[in-house]
Amino acid sequence: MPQDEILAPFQSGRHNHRTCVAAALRAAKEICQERGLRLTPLRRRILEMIWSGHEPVRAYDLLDKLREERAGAAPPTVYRTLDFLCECGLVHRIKSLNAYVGCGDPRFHHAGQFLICRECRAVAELDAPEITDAIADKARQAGFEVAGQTIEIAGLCPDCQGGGAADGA
Amino acid sequence: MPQDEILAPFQSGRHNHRTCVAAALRAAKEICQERGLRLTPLRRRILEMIWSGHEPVRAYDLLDKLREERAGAAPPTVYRTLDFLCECGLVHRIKSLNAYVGCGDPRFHHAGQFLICRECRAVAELDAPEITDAIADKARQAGFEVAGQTIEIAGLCPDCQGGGAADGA
DNA sequence: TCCGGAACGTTATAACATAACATCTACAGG
DNA sequence: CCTGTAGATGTTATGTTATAACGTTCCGGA
Repeated sequence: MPQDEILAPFQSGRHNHRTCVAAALRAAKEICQERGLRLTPLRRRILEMIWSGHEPVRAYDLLDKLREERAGAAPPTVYRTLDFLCECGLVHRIKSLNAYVGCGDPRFHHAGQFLICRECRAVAELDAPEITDAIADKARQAGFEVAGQTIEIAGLCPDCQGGGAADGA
Repeated sequence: MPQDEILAPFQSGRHNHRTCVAAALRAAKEICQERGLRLTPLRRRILEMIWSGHEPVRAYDLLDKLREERAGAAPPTVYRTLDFLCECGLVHRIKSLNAYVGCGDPRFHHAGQFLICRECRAVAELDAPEITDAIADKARQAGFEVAGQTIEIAGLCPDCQGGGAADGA
């Protein structure tokens, strides 16, 4: 099936997650090398924390975790690092949640299109031309020049459908 | 013109704005009557403030204005009123800006799709089936059950294109 | 009249984010 | 090896957005 525009699908609960983290760190290292950016221990560590799951992580949660390792760490440390990672494309910000997720395909610049599960908070990332095009089309009709999209779809991921879907948060 | 899915187009600088405000208040009154909800003076006033322009208004700006009339007004007053207005569909929240705009067509439930000018901050509201469908389609491919959309497109409105477009808001 | 619920007031604090400036560190050029 | 410097990080303070929790008022129906 032609789903190459699903950059990061929903993961089954049993996938080998260490692989995800390792791949993300490897990609980060390569991208920074190519672009002459510095993947410092702090940046690496924050990226690793973000990739510790496939759900969005909030800045102050990262701060709490970071403080276990660096007592006295303050918000700017986290926000600066997040800014860096977002600018590199290694991480995306989910505005509707004030939270951050690892990018499924950091090598290509792409519009952020996200499916966000209300139940388990898992996130899948899309880059579907159909959506982008439909938007571009309507924008043109309104005489609007598009510069950036925020597309965040809330709902239920495959694992959380059907069943009573009990767990809250 | 086949643009009925543009619920609230960009307004020229010279449109008769009193008409917009009056129409919004009239619609609000009707909707509340129909549904047995109370359009209190506070709610009416906040709605009026939101409609004072076609750009998103932030909660604390509303609070400041409100305090000119009700000294000592506090955040919950504003947020409660905004919640009410959003639930009625009279107002939409623009998540990417943490701000609120009047709904162009409060009688119908619709997905929120917004074009937001980075320059003058004007907002146009869409409800384009093409976009909704494209999203539904891709979501289905990913096995995702859609419950709500956040679609916020940033860019330049017709009035702000072309020129040097200097102002950095 | 009195009860109940919705609206609003009030106090306090939680959650999210950045400004401004100090210090450290790696590293290129002398 | 030294040193200047730019980028990274530390530190302090504060700005911005939002809600919890509880008290008071007001209005309509029994």
